[in-house]
Amino acid sequence: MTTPPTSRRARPAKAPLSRDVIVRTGLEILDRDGLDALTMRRVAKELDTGPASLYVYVANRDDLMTAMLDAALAQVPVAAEGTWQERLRALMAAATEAMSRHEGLAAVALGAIPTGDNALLVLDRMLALLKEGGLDDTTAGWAVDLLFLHVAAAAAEQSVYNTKDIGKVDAITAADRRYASLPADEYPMITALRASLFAHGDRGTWHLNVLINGILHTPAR
Amino acid sequence: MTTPPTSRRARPAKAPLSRDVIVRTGLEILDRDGLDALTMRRVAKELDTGPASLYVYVANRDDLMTAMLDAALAQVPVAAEGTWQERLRALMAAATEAMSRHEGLAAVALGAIPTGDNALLVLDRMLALLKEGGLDDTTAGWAVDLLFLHVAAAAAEQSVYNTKDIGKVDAITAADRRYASLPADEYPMITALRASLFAHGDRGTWHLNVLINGILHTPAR
DNA sequence: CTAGGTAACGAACGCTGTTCGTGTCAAACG
DNA sequence: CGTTTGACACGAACAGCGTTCGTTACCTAG
Repeated sequence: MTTPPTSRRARPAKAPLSRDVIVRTGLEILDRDGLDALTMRRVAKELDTGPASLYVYVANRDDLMTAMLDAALAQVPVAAEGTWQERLRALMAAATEAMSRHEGLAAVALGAIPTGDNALLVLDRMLALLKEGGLDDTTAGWAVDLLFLHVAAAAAEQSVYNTKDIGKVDAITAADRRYASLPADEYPMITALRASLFAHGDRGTWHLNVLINGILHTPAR
Repeated sequence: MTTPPTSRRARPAKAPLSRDVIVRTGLEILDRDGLDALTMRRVAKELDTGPASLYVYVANRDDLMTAMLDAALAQVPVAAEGTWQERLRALMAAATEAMSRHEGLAAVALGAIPTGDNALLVLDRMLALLKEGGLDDTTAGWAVDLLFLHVAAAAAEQSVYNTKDIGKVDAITAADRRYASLPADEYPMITALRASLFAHGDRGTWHLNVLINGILHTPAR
């Protein structure tokens, strides 16, 4: 009936919708305004359309976030040089970084066996490095499970500090104060070791070393 | 103006609201009907009241879930006998079990340094066991970080299978089929080791052993 | 120039978390 | 015994959400 104010033909060359631009737009919104801002309506508005239009390319919000996760994992670079352990550490650190940079994406990875193209590429490289380290097939298979789980978990933890309004330092000092006010009779170890609990240092790298050393010292079966 | 159909005095002795009954009701709903059903309105209805009434005892939905997490962690028993390693494994398995039994609670734990009373009790017992194992303070402090992270992550992964309509076996066979259809040139290791990736066995216990062995073989600094 | 198939859309449904102002009751006080 | 008080509970409403439905506008093939 009523013609729209500007006919679609006259519009300034709107980029056509596609799964890719939707995913990219989602990542932009996530990075700029956080997880709460990542709504279907918001993505649609950014693309100058209505929410309904997105559902041609994306099954639902979860599907969108899964796709966004895999897009983020495409950024993980291939570690080039060093021993297999060094390259494995670099790979895991990079994967953690890539996932933690976008709030909420790591949580998606924790909820499902990875099946995205780029997630599987990371997994494949992990397996190659473990085999290079001389592990047998079963141990290597179980190890990637553990390593991927740790990467996702570390990223989930990191992303909270990366994105929340509150900084990491604030959160730590707040926790430190909480621990300091605990009754020593109910929480003797925390009270005694409080200084060590919050001792600074590169925990992330130490965690990776623990995992690698543990895997090497724990044959499956 | 209009008198309500039954005056409040005449009602059949409605149990008074309190933070505790709200948290307990929340856990019941979560266990019975899943995370999506855990809405403020649903909790209120279960308690025969309106949503607004809950906000006297609970700051918001996140606050409720945090309280629910700590309530769930109260169920973690104290391991009695065995070596320190056996007791540590039992403690971690129990904590994982407690968190994974209630969908979505593990995700809460991943998002914050634990400060709940019962979470701290678990943490305190972990520390005691690590010290019993002869670790120095710094290593023990960093180790609880890693162990708690793993517990939360393992619980988050578990809870998906525990609660989703889809069973764990279904998810695995689906992933297996996906892996089987991968191009061997792009994913050589996954293709070659697919059988080992899905080999059954007690991965959970192996993971715990890896962590413990790794911690023992990786002094901080 | 017309027909057809598909991508895009506007509007709506049934929810959600949270807030505000009002009502109601039991206990404390004069 | 009558009144005041203050805390708790509640109804209603707001703004927003994910998702679906039926219709429209468009490009392409005939």
